[in-house]
Amino acid sequence: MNPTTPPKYSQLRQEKRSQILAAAQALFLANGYKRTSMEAIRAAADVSKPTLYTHYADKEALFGDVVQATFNQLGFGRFTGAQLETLPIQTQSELRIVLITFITMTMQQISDSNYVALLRIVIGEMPYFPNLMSIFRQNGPTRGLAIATHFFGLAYQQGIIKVADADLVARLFIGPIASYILTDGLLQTGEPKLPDSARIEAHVDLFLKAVC
Amino acid sequence: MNPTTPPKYSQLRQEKRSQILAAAQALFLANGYKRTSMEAIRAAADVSKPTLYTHYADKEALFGDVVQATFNQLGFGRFTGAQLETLPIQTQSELRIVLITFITMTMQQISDSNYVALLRIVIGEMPYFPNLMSIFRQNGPTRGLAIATHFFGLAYQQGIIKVADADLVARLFIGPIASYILTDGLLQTGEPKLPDSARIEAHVDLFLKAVC
DNA sequence: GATAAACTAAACCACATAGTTTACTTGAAC
DNA sequence: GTTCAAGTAAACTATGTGGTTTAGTTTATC
Repeated sequence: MNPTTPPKYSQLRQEKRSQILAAAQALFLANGYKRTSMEAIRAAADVSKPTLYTHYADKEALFGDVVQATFNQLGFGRFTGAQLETLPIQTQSELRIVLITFITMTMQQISDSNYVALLRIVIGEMPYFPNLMSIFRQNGPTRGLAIATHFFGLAYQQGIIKVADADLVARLFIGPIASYILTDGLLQTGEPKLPDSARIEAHVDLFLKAVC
Repeated sequence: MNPTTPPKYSQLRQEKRSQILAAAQALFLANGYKRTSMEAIRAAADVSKPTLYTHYADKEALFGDVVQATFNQLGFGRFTGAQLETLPIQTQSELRIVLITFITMTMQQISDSNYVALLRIVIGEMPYFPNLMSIFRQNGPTRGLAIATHFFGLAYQQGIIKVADADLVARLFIGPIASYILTDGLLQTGEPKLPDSARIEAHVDLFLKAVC
């Protein structure tokens, strides 16, 4: 037999595992860590307790997996990074397009309720789960800022922008996005009211006026 | 007797109440809502349980009072509002000074660990305490944004800045501050590394270049 | 049909927690 | 010295929770 053939037994096992993960994700994101009981997850996953605990050693382990999985679903690192990292910008009008695209896609992410819920729970639980911090540094807004800084450093070297301090420029650019995350995402519970494309363009133009 | 003389009995009672509030504040801010037990608060306040419960009907009531009291201690609405609302700006150099002062003071607030702790806990618990939202709208960054919007609207009418869309301008100005709150306050657990005065001035100058 | 991997139901353990009740003490006011 | 507001200690109730154990069941593989 092909050695890469998966064992048949583990097929059911994988199913159960994903049931658990899906149930845990829904409950954790909706109710937070402390308000979610393992019993509730067990019931929602339609699984027995021993099964639950053969898959995850304890509640913390399951929570950690949920955070990581939600990150992957939301596709953080992928597009946020690739977008600004790989594109070779030559002209100012090219730059303008890329920045508009970047903000537009980021805003779509913010309008995903799972995104806000994840951000909320991570911020709230970070003091009690130190490893959340490292996960977030590699995926979240902090990473976005780092990438933007790198990007604007290059843009300066190529003479597209005229301000040398890349971190300063990056914060000016990222800042308004952060303000939307704060005021319209984290600091209210309803659906966020996000800027339309005209406002996004206006923001980019204002930004370009400052740095070019 | 003078009718405004406080009853002697209530003196002790007020002392106990402030002990409770102080203990609850320390514990809630350090450990969050769910991780703080009424028993721990009772012990830290050096008070008996019946006393605790004559002052506050339940845990939620005590928590609400702690949030409000912490807000008042941090002096949110006061300086944030007054600063930008009352100052009559005539020239661009006056504007520059005011903006620098505003950012500097806001950064000092952010460097207060109680500020970050309060923001963190409010963001985390907001879905489960709807009234937190209204408290925050009247005090937190949301209010700051509203005031800044109003301020820049006036500045435009007076011809000091040249961009009419006040919300856009306000977000460009507030944005970098929000980015510091997010990346250096909420999304890490250590002491925040905040910009020095030179960087603040650089930011304001960049901002002024965009809007003037 | 026997084996063994996987799951199930359900009871169980130990502990924590919000809030209450009971019985008792302190101390100012008159 | 009696009264009464205020507090205390400590036991108690009811419930929830993380995690384990026991004993039995399903199901693919041989």
